[in-house]
Parts: sequence; structure tokens; C-alpha cells
Amino acid sequence: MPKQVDHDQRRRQLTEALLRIAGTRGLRAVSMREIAAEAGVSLRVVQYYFTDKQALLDSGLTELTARLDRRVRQRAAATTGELSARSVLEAVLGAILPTDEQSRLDSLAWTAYYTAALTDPALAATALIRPDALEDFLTTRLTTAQQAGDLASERDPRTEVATLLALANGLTASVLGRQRSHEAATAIIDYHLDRLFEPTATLWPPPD
Amino acid sequence: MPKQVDHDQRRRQLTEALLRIAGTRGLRAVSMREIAAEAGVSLRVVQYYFTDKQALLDSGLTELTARLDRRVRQRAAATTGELSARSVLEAVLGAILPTDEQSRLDSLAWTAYYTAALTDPALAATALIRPDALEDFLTTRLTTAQQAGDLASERDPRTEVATLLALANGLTASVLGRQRSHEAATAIIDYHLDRLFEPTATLWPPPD
DNA sequence: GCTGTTAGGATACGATCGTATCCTAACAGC
DNA sequence: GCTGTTAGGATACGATCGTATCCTAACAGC
Repeated sequence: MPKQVDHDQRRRQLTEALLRIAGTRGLRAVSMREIAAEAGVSLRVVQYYFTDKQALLDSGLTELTARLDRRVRQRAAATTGELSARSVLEAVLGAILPTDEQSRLDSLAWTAYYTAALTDPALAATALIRPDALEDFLTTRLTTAQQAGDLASERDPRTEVATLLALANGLTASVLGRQRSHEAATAIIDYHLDRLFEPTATLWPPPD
Repeated sequence: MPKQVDHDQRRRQLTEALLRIAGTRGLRAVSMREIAAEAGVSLRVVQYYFTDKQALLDSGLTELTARLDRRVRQRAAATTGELSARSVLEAVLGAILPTDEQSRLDSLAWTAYYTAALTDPALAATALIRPDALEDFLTTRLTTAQQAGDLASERDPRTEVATLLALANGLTASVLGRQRSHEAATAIIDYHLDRLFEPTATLWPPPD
């Protein structure tokens, strides 16, 4: 076996180049030649390590999913000891919102993929999977919190989780569009969580 | 002046063809020739009525904005007499969520435009305007409701409105991705509004 | 009826795209 | 040292893109 090259490393290098382009200039700007230029290799190398463009796009989507998953887990792990449902929610939602430049680029690329998948059957199967696992996990957490008395009994945990995830996605869109800062988005989520975990009975009657 | 043709009508016809393509096959599939085919005219006609592709895209975006605006106003007008803040919010949020096939197509096209604008300076100026007018209008409505005692005094009207709009956008994304039905999305919004307009003091103490 | 403008048919331009092909330098195994 | 495989350079393919150009049929104004 001559000229040993780490194929996985090569593919990673090219996938990262693709995601940089997608995050800065959009999926529209992603072409085989642009990826080659961004990765500093020739067009032939891109062709050599991926059978076709679709395989490259699939790889980008897989990497993006892995990155988001990693971010969520890292945030969750960072709240060691802190096992309250609220801190878990804060970690997950904080991982979804773009904060630094890198997560902004990834979030942009993800949005581009999601939107493309809405009208592209080749991407739909991979990009439009329902985030069931995350929703189930958070719902379980919230149900436990409710049983412990940390959440008002008339609240529905699953609906609350669905609300929070949709809210985080909606806020992400506005942050990407620079309509609000990520701090402003975080403040809105905190406000919402404040109301969610408020004691059931307020002590003063409504003024009338 | 020979051969009188209604230019505005022609441009509308072409703009609608563009939006049909954008809503079904994405902005990616929008080309001068595809628009011509969709509108049932020759390429030359498309060129004749729009100086270039960018002008056509701008026209599509303008029309889309007008349609959304029209939908919101129609829903608002349909709740005649019903002047409660909640019914106004229901009307606006219901107009944002895709319900029938037409609003789904428009919502898809809008999402495609918004996403493209995130990485395309030529669209950014028009597509990424902050929806200040709507947010201000709803905030004023909610503030009035609060003064009338329909909203708990510790709620912040502007944050609540921002939350609702972001929630509606997030839910729209999930409806477009067929991750939930528009009925399920509406139920989530109703649930949220139930909590928002709940009497301040609940009558029972939290179980502990 | 002649003339000038308008609406649009026909065709071609260079650029860029994904993909295919051909070829060679470099090295592992014998 | 010869041989066969691998990694990648060079180049070309047909398709499609936005745009430009050339030309003519149809009609309003005189």
C-alpha cells in the first residue's frame, strides 16, 4: 500500500471547508471547486474523497448534527451537580442559541440545510428528522420536576418543552438575522423560565 | 402607442410564477427560464418586463411581504367587535402560521428568502428588516390589556410579544418541516395564551 | 397607407456547474 | 530493482445559467 493518507482526516478537512462556505456564503455558494479552494486542495482531491456532491452535502449535515449534539452535551456536563430541571433547560436552550462566532456559523449552515431540505427530497430524509430524543429527555426531566413540586401541577410538561424548543428556534432566526443580540434572546428565555418555575400561588390578588 | 399591454399585470403574472417555484422547489430552482415556463411565456418576455434577475427576486419579496400583511389584516378584520387583546394576538399569530396550502407555499417561499438573505447582501436589506411595527402594535395592545387588569401586573408586555412572535416563527418552521400539524402548533399557542391571560392569583396553594 | 414604436420570437455569448477521463509521481511488497 | 497500487495533477465533457443581440409582427398616429 503506497503513499499512506488518512482518508478520514481528508474527508473531515473537506467537510469543514464545506461548512465554512455554507456558514459564510450559504449553500448556494457551495460548489466542488469552491470547496477545493477553501480547503487548499485541487478539484481532483475533492472528487477523489467523495463520490459526488451529494455525498459531500450529506457529510456536512452529519457533521453539523454531531457538532450540535456535542455542544448540548458539553453544556449539560458543565452544570455538574446542578441537577435542577431549570439548569438542564438553560443548558440545552443555551446550546441551541448561537453565542460565539463558531456557533453562529454552524447555526447559519444548519438553517441553510433545513430550508433546503424543505424543497429538496435528497436532503429531507436526513435534515427533517423530528428531534424526538431531545424532546423526550426534557419532558421526562420536567415531569420529574413537577412531581417534586418545582412546577405547577396545571402545567403540561410536553407542551412546555415543545414551546421552549420552538421559542429557541424562533429566537435563533432573529439572532442570525441580527434583529436582536444573543444576550437579548437569552434574556427572553430566562424571562420565560422565570414564569414557568414561578410558585403556583402568588401572594397578592389581582388589582381590580 | 401600439399593442397595448398591461405591464403591471404582466409583472404580477411573472412574480406569481416565481413565488410558485420558490414555494414548491425552492429559490434554488428559480431561473429566468423556469419562470418563463411556469408563466407560460418565452424567456424574452421575462427579460422584457424585468431588467434583471435581481429585480425579479425583489419583486417576489415585495409581493410576499404584501401577502403576509394582507393576511394579518384580514384575520384582524374578521374579529370585528372582538377587541380583546387575546383575540388580536390569536388573529396575528394565526396569520403567521401556515394553515392552508397557499399560506404554506408563501411561508416556504418566505423562509427561503429569509435564509438566503442571511448570506446574500443583495437581499439582506429588504428581507431582514425588523418587524418593529407589528411588535409595537401588539405591545401597545397588551399594555392596554394590562392596565385593564386582563394581564398580570408582573408580566412585561414587550417581552411577552417578542416571545409570542418568536414562538410562532419557531412553530412555523416545524410545521413546514412536517414535524407537527398546524393544528398542533395552534394548540401550543393557545396553551401559551391560556397561561398568559390566567388570573394572577390561583386559588389553590402549591402541593408540597 | 405610411411610419415609428412596442411586444416578443430566435439565437448566441461567456461563465460556471458536476462529473469523467487520462496520466504520472510516489511508495509498499516482493 | 521491479511491479502494482494509490494519491492527485491536468484537462475536457455537456448542461445550465444570466444576459445580450438581432429581427419582425402588430398596431397607433398622422
